[in-house]
Amino acid sequence: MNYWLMKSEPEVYSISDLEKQTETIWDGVRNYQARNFLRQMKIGDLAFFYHSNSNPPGIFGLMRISKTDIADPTQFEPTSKYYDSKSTPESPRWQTVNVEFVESFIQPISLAILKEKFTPEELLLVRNGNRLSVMPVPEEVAQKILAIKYPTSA
DNA sequence: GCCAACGTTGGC
DNA sequence: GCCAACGTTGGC
Repeated sequence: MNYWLMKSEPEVYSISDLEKQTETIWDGVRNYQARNFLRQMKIGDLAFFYHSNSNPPGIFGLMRISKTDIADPTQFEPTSKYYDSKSTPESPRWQTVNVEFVESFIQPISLAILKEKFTPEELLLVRNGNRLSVMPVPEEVAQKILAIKYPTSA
C-alpha cells in the first residue's frame, strides 16, 4: 500500500465536495510527471487531499484510491478545457483514478506546519517552486502526518 | 495582484 | 537539439 498527495483548489473541488459525493474521478491532470504517478496507483492506496490556493493551504483530509487506470474522459470532450486533440480512445494519453472519501481532518495540517516538520527531501510538496499536483509520500512521512493528525493521547 | 519557478511550444 | 517566449501554478 502506498501513500500519495493530491492537490485541488477548494474553490474548484474541496474535501467537503468529496465528502458529499463519496466518490469522484480525479480528472483534468495534464502534466506528465503527475500522470505517471496516477498510473502507478493501486486500489486501496491512500491519498492526502491538499487544498492549494486556499487560506491556509494544507492537507485537509484523506481519501482512498477506488479505481485505477481510467482514461480521463475530459481529454475526448472538445468543449472541455482539458480536451486533448492528439489523444484518441484507442490510445489515450491521460489516465487517472477514482478516489473515495475517507475522512476530513478536524484540524487541517497547514503548509507552514508541513514545512516545519519535513525537509524537501522527505516531502516533495515543500520543495521550493514545486508545482506537481500528484506526488508520492514516503510511508514514514505519511505515518508522521497521521500522527500529527491523531493526537498522542489515543 | 505580484511574481518565482516551472513546463510547454515552436522557430531555427 | 537549443533556447526564448509564453502560459500556468500557487504561495504570499
